[in-house]
Amino acid sequence: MTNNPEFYARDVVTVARDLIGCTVTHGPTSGVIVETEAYHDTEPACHAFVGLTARTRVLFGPPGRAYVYRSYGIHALLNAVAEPEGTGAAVLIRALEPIAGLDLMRERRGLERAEDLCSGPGKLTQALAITGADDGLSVLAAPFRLEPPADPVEFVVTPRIGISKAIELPWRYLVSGTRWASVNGPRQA
DNA sequence: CATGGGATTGACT
DNA sequence: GTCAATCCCATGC
Repeated sequence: MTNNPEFYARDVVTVARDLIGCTVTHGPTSGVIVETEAYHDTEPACHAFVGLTARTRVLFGPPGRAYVYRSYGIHALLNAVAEPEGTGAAVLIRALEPIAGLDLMRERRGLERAEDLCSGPGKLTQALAITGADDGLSVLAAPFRLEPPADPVEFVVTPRIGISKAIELPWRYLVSGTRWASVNGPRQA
């Protein structure tokens, strides 16, 4: 399951699908994953497309680690590294339904509405206090924890959003009808 | 060594 | 709907 490296060693698109509905925890805050995207070194939207560099070494490393990078110089984005070591692939966690530490999230975000706390990849890292310091850490051990859903979760598939290359690939997953997903880009279903 | 471009967000017109 | 903020890193001279 999600606490076994083998879970992450599989095909990255499958991992992205199976992470839907899982609970991710970082310190005292946690939420249910409602939106993910897969990235793989064989397609140009993936950072690992350029090959092994200082920036991408975590992506090519062992599965089950966190790949955290800074976007637009402002926001940290959280990924779970997938596929065997040597393949550069990861699942971007794009949105959560917050379930624990809501008041701490509100304090960190400077907002009150629960729907605004984790409804975007840059928002959830701020709410869970995930930074570049978490880059390369295992998601199987503290301060991280990942747990599978109690019951199967219905989801839909769409193209990825916010990118300019390989925009045709249907590698974005989200919980059907969720109100917790990021609101940018194409409609949910 | 200089430069350009983001897997985004929030404030403003 | 439009746009600035802000910085790391990959690329090219």
